[in-house]
Amino acid sequence: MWPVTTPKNSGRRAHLVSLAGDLFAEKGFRATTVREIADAAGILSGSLYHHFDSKESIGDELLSAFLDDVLAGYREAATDTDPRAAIERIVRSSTATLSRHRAALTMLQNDWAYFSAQPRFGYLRTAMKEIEQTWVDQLTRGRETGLFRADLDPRLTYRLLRDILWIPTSWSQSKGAWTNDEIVDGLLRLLFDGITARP
Amino acid sequence: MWPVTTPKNSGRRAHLVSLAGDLFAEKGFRATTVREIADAAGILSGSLYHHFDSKESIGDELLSAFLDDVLAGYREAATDTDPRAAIERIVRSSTATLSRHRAALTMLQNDWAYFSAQPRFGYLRTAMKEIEQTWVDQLTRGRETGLFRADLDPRLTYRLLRDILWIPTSWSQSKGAWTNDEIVDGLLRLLFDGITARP
DNA sequence: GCGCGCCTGCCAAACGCTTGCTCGGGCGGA
DNA sequence: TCCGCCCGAGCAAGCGTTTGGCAGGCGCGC
Repeated sequence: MWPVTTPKNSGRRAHLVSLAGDLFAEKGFRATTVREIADAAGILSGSLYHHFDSKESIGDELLSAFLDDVLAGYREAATDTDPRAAIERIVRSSTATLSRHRAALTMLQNDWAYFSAQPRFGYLRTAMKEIEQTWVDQLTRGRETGLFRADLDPRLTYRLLRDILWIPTSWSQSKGAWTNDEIVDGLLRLLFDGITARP
Repeated sequence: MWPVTTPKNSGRRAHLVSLAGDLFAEKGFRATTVREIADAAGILSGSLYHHFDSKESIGDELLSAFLDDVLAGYREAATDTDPRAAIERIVRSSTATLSRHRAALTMLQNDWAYFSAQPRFGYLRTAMKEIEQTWVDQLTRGRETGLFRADLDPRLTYRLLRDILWIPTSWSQSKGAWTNDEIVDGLLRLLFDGITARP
């Protein structure tokens, strides 16, 4: 099937994907039109189809690159034998990865239903399952070794934490009020210790 | 100007708003078409304009009702003199309100940029400011009275917490794995104490 | 109690516009 | 001469919205 148009290793193509990603990150995938992407590149909308066979191909490229990156970080973090250290590595890895893939995150947040319903994007569900399993494993291990609270619900905690991690990326550049490090430190502190003062 | 079409106190109109809200909650505001709303009501798309002068009017009705509800809960919660109790009341009030207005939340999450850019929806920014102020006030009070950690950043913590609260509503009915009470209890526990076990 | 006007609720058929996408052709560098 | 890259023009489909009209019920004057 490939290359229908331009080979994937074209520099021009990668540049266009990057431009489209900026727009997707701001407005979401469906809300961004191919004409806007073309305008950003200084060409006409029809000319985009010399490089991609559809708008979804651009989204596919961004999403698959993102998930590959996320999973690589998770797999490495999961090698740590200490659950607390593993979770901290997962958090820091996630934050770093997300800041590199703001477009993909916005797409997943806004148009998850749209993508996950299509067979083409079936890898989204697969990847999500692995992400969940990684979290649940570490949380369960930490609970069983007495490191975490005994009444901790690993799956519920994962669901909360995963979505929490995705949040700061949305406002990472709107106001430069906090640096990435400040955010992740504040988050880790909240996660491990809560907001209550300890004597 | 009003009533251009049907009076606001019409029962039929309220029913249509409710139907549209269900669709908005699932697909977002912009992704839902007036034809889909009409189909759900068993009428033609044009007939909707006998009740509303635009699609945005339906959104307006849902959003303003939501924010009125949220602010009422926050104002009542803020009367508590104990910061920890006030925050717990804010959290519980938010959870209850959000479960009653899933459509509005989805609309704000997916199409915030779209709405907040329009003068018609200027009250969104106003309400958000009051919400932020309520959170920051309570967090600051708690920190100054030694109840919360001295190194707590009220604004950063607010930004995290506000978005965290909005999360569970998104998956409140996808899987009935947890009840609303379980979620809010888990959230409060996480918020106050973190995940670490205490001797 | 009957006709009349009015109101609510909806239909049928479009309108102007935007969407993602197609296709033949041209241009410049290798 | 080829090939990567783009133009110019346009298509079908879908979008929110408008318009004119019709059916039925309710109240009011006579």
